[in-house]
Amino acid sequence: MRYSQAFIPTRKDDPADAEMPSHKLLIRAGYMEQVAAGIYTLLPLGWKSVRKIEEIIRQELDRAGAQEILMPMVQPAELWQRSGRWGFYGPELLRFTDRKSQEYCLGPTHEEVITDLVRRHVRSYRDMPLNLYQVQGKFRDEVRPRGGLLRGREFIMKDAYSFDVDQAGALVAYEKMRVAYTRIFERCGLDFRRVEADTGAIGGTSSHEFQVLAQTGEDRIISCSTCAYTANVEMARFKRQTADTTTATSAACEPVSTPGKHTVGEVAQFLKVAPSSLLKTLIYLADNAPIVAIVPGDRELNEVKLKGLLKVNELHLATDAVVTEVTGAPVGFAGPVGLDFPIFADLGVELMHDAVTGANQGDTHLIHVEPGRDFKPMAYVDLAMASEGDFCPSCSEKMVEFRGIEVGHIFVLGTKYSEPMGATFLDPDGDAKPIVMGCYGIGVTRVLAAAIEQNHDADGIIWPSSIAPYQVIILPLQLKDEAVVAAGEQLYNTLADAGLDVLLDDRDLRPGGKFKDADLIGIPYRVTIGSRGLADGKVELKHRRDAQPELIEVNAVLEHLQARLRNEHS
RNA sequence: CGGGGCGUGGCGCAGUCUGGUAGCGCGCCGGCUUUGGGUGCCGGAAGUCGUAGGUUCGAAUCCUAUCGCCCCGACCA
Repeated sequence: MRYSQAFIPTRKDDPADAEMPSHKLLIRAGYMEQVAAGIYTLLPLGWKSVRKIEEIIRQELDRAGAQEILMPMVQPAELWQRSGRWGFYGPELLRFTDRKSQEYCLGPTHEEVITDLVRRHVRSYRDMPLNLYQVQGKFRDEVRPRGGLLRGREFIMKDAYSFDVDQAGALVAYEKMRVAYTRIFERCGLDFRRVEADTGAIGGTSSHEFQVLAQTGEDRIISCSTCAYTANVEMARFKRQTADTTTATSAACEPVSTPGKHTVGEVAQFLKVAPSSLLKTLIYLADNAPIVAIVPGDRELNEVKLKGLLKVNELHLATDAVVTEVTGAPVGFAGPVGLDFPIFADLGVELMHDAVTGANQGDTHLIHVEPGRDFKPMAYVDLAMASEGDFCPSCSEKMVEFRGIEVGHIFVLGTKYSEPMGATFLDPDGDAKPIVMGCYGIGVTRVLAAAIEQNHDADGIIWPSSIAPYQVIILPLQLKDEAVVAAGEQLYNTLADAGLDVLLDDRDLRPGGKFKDADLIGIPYRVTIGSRGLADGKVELKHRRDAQPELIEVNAVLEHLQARLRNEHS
């Protein structure tokens, strides 16, 4: 491509309504343009990169035995009513009616359509395993779109669905996708981790996320510094340490006055005890029924864990009024002793002795509290939020924390959709059984943004070569120098003929402008042709990350480039 | 949905408090100049001040309503 003919509207200033680096750079560098909140047009550079990502995905999924299809974006309400999600999915599902007043929605995901397809054609155990995928636009009416492509309303997603005769088969399919995903993100040149994840509303038995590491990521990831254990903080387990006070007290629990001391910090300081010897008592409404959750005073409660444990649809912290009603005391003085509601205590609570907690009475706490003696939880369960420095649940070494951007998520779904939608098959004994499904997503446009979050500097984007819109940009600096122009043209043809994606900056611009644009749009390799060097038959080759260019023979550029590109992949 | 902020030539902003008929930088067009990191100078085109209504002799500016966008939170594959 000749730059003079390319549509690459770069800007000098950051756009006013972008905050995240990828959002700013995608717009500044002319990759995309906003159309509405969370809705963007991909310009030639952006679309070219997206297609490269898609192509890597297609190659790896095909290699893993999956087959590509294309489902519609518009889906009839009927399918969603049959799966039960029409009533459940909420306002994120954009619904509308056609001229005949039939109800439809824009597909945020395609379990319904594909299950309906498969139930009609997959009738025998002989038809499986089967894995179908598509790369397609999705629409989710996000509560709050943000960060450009990181959380858009309309976005491109690859979604794959596997169909197997039993759980064991589904796990084989899952494993194949795990391998394929690893290859995909490696080929995209990304630094990522596969993490244990919450299955959330989708449900299922296994779930892993693929997280691109970036400081700007929304997700927190806890990872063992020694072994392979890595999990989203929503799920992360950790090994409890024995509490400081390891010996039980024989003293009966006893109320003490703690006027105006509401928080763990205030009470601990006032009574001169460590926060870790307090019982943090929280009142939640689980599907509108009050329950009591307890974690050690130095811990945060992990609501995702609690919600998963209770298997409820709605879970939220009780309002002050409800707390007062349940405990008979103002907020800040709740404790489990004497409370007649279901109590769930964190595993760490079981190790605590001689603890301090609220007395369910204003301005009063209890000391000498013994879990198990003074109150009996329904269960000791994993409720606490893990954090950096905690010990690994599998090898006991210290764990560290990262931030990540979720670019892929793989699930074993089980029969959640096949059962209600009647997707069954006949096994060898002639018995009808529900198909066991898995689903596997990759946020394609999110990968684009995540790659930038991970790879940029003050001057612009720094693409991994495999997903860059162009692998190399040629800058002939002096257009008045015929030798420079001719060398540029010749090199352009040579590189293009060798199958490289080349951009030739043939614009009549001063060198500064060309350098700035080249850095901004982030093409990984740059060949600079200047009058002075060319007099000696030399041009400059520089990777976007290199501090200094390498001076090489004009005729050797292709060879050098190919060598460097090859090295990236090893 | 709660809280906060912003809508003024293509882009980034000032002007709004204290009403008097719109300005700066970048970009764009023409000319000269310059030519290895966004050159300098001269000239020029371009704005229903988000929209609607109201107050006023007069509204970008004050009042009311409304739409849009961004950020924080809640929520979320």
